[in-house]
Amino acid sequence: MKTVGIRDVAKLAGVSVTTVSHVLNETPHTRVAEETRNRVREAAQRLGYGPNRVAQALRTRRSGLVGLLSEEIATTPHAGRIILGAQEAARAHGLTLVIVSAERGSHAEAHRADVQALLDRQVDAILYATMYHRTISLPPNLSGLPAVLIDATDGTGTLPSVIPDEVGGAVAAVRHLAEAGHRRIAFLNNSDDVPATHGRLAGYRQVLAEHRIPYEEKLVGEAVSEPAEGYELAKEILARSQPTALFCYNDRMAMGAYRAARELGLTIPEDLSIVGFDNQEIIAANLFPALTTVALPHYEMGAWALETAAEMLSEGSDRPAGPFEPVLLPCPLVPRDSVAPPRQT
Amino acid sequence: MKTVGIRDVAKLAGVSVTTVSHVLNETPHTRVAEETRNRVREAAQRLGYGPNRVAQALRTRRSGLVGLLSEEIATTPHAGRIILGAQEAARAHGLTLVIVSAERGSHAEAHRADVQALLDRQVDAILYATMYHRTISLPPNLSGLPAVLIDATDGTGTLPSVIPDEVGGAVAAVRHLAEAGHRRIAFLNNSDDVPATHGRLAGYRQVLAEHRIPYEEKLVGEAVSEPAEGYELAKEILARSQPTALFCYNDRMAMGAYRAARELGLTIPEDLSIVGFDNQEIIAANLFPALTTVALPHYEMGAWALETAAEMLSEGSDRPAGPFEPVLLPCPLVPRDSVAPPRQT
DNA sequence: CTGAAAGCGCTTACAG
DNA sequence: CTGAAAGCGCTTACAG
Repeated sequence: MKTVGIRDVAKLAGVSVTTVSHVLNETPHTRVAEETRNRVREAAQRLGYGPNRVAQALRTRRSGLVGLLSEEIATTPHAGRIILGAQEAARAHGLTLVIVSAERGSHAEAHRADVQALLDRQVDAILYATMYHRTISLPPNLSGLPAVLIDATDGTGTLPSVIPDEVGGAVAAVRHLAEAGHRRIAFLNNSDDVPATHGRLAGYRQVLAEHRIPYEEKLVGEAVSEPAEGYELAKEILARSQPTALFCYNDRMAMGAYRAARELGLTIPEDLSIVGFDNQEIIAANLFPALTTVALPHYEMGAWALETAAEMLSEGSDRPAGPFEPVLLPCPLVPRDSVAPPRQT
Repeated sequence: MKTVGIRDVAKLAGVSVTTVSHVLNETPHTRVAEETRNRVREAAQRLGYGPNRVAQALRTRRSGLVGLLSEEIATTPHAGRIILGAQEAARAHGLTLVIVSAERGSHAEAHRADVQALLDRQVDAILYATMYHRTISLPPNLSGLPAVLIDATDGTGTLPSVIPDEVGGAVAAVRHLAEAGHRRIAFLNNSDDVPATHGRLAGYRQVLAEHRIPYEEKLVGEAVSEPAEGYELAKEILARSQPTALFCYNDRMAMGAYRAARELGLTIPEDLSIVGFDNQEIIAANLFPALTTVALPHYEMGAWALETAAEMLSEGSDRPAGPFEPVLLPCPLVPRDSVAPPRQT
């Protein structure tokens, strides 16, 4: 199975490899007779010639590869959306994604090795994605080439980074509730010290302020962000402070809240409105009634990161200086069926 | 930012590049003085030298890249598990995964182009994954190199392929129910004409036969494999034939069945046992009570495919002839809390 | 308008 | 035990 090379095309077209290269690459500022061009194109076509990208890469020092280093690929559907976004943007730029999922539970040193492997492959840029929004410290060898952080920021702003607008998402969720007429809106927050916890709380308070609703401590609680804990917390808050609506840190906690409501004989949304966060389709769309929630822009972050890297690549070798402010991508409300006006009191 | 090459290492160690290459690659049958070896290794270390894989690929005609072509990456968490399995196996073999997700809704011709892109990249092998178990026809240019099908078979057995053992999974599920003492076991099947539909039904019937339980048509129904339709179908079957247990085509239908049971005042598992299929963690683990189900071996299929490709690569260039029988990977039962013995009648 | 030649960074017979 | 040299398949000044 001899593979066809540029020489074969040249021979068939009766021209030099130089010429073949010029016409196939449409090198600017190169005059080649139209007739010659056609002969070359036909020959290439006939032979099914595709340039060897490896050879091209060696020669041009551009591999057209961009590495996506992900902490724990695909344990979560979210990772998939990031990959898809990056992948489709890559396709549009003629780039190819190389995926590396970091060893589980590994830290700085292991990541250094993963980055090195990508570097040895001559990737043109690296995208570095974490599993959930947080602040990280960078592998030291991530500095010779364009690199972009996804769903993460390093404290120092060394690299461009893109994260969800947690505050804005929470604002959209709570405002949706407030505009439906709710004033007793509980917030079932996550108990982890991550940016989303603080951001979503900030959004919640902001909307309260907007609507001149006093902030009440007994309407706010924290728990592990899973269904079982969401269930317990919802029961507790429902019992102690009679909210008419629940804003849940995520869809999984909302799932628990559904159960709590059911047990208390509360019908959603007539007796209790609920809004989640994350838009995990499989939960949100399938709960009954379907859960109104807020989407995390994973696809968009993947695409944004790739676009940004591509831009840095085309801007030539001088890497923009930074420091970079993290870019916030909107978390849009996804209305479904779990919100209604409160019952008349 | 001059990158360090083999020449720099040679210079620093005071040897030829030939020697550097030999010691770093540990070329067999090559005698190099231990002292020289050490000098070379130290020099490489000091310079932080990593061989340029692109140059190596060009020279050796082995890129160490394997392409994973997936129909619609990451729309489903399943795709992620396949990627992860392939990725971790790739790492173990010193291979790197290149991911391409086929354009949405595209068919034969578009896939040809995707394969071609991978070929131009000089990938050593291609893994071709579909989104759910089914029979496909192959892009014609997938024949020059080792290729493996994941979650799919081509009718003709041209390529090695790996698929879930649907029958075995259904057998495990229904047997679990039968062994708990159930004899009136309903089956909520999918209405699509895909291998899983037939395989799971076959498994269901097989266990019935094993346990000398007559097959009753009114215990079996078909619907779209989503929660809403699962709900309707469950209500219908529950009403018309009083089963003590439900075997659901997938977890999403089981989700609907939970709701139906609830509305009919049936407690799971005391009044009604339910087993699902797919083990979509986010559903199965989080329903209440947690759903006993059957896992699809996505991770394992990804890993198996990569291993198989790696094997074909190391066996030299003569591609095994085939025809290949699809390899069935087991679908293990994942017991949770939705199964109990039937109530005494 | 077209082509000969150097060279990207490696590996690998081959010679010594 | 070690090294000089060819060549993988391209691109790109440069010359004509």
